[in-house]
Amino acid sequence: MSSNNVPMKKIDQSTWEIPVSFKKGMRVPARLIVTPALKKGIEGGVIDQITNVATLPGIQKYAIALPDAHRGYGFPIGGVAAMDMEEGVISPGGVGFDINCGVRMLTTTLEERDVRPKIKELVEKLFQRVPAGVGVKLSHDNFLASISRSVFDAVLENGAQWCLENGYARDEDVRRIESQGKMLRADSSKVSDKAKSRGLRQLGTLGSGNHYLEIQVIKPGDIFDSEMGAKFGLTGPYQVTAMIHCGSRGMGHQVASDYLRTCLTAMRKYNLPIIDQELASVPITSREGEDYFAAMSCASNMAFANRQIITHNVRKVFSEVFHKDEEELGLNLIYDVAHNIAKIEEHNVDGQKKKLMVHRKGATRGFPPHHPEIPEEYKELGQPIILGGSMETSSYLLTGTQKAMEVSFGSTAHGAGRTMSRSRAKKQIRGDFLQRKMREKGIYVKGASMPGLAEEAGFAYKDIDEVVNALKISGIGHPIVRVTPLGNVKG
DNA sequence: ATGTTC
Repeated sequence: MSSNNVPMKKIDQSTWEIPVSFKKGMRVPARLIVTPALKKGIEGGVIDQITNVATLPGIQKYAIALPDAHRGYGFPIGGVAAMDMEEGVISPGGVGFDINCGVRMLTTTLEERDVRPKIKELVEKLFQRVPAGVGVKLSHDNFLASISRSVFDAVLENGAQWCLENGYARDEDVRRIESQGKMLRADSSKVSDKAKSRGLRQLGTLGSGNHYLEIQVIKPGDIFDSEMGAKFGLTGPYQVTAMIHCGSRGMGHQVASDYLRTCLTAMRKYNLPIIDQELASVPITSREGEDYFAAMSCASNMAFANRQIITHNVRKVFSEVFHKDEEELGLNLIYDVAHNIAKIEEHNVDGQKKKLMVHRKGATRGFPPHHPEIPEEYKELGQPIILGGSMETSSYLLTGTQKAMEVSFGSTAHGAGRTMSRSRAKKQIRGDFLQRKMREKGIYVKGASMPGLAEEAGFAYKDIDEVVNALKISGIGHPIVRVTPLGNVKG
């Protein structure tokens, strides 16, 4: 199916709606939030998937595809679905395999002229200190490689707060992580031994695919709201920033695999129709639903801790390379967002406040100013939203809006979104050629694998500026700054 | 995304 011949009603200049009459079983309409240019690029698979999502029990208002949407496992990546807590279902496919994949952004006191001459040394040292690549584990000489299973259970239940108690975080870091880096319903007894075994030696590792650690610069003209930017510690053009993008590694992947199977079996018991096996889901209030949420929360906490430990090591490497104290270099956390997660939140539905299970898959929470879940220092600003772009283009910091609360359950895009499969990208460019081309352009990239690098070429992604344009037009994100890569450690 | 086909 192509998206061209799908009946869509234009709701406003950036919103199109597919009615419930489109597919048997749809309980709510599906909505696309896109610009005309992005709408043309939406794959038919996204339409199939988002209208499948609209059939799930308990879904509220509409199933949403964001401007970076592309085909995923069951649900599209760049999708939001909010379910009623009593009548609704929870779906592992609505979270994704990489549970709590997310991104965080740090400011520095350095400028481009300080970093350019040392970018090679910096990237090479970061590559040594932050293990990257498929299946990568910590080496045995790393203290964290030797933690016991019971300590790991504490990490799973306490997330980034474990990091704070154990010397891997500054006080303010934890405040500036979604959910303070700790999902409260995490219960490590709901995580299989196999999942724990896979995660035990992966705390502080980057992983592979589109995961990266990037050193960036603000180019002149790329600060869109300097007053708000200043409050996030953005001082002006040429300032250097850093981003860390990764998730819960093999541990989250195993939790997702375990519970997809559990849910599929349980669906027969609960007499739930199976429209697509990849959409396996169970009642939120069922034992299986509660267990999945508890295990997903553990994987989320592992990912928060993972990004925190990487941050700790990034600060150390910067200090060594620039021969300055960490504090002098700033390296302050702006914020850490989760973009593959399900959360219990309160939203307005038909004028009533309701608790919902909000699935965000390849979607970022973006709460407005004064929302109770925003750190005190950002109350007037709204929640920071971080959009990681491709390694060849740029990334963005935005803030959450009241409009997003009204139209997308306080959600917005998560990045550029792929336009082509990994295999297709690999056929079009070689990793070594891309690496050389990028270094000539002034982006010092170092990847764990050359084919892996080729899969992440800029042309394999949508135009992030256009994605941000869609967020601006629809009002579900307020742009603060664009950052351009200087160096990148690629998983 | 992922010990990339348990």
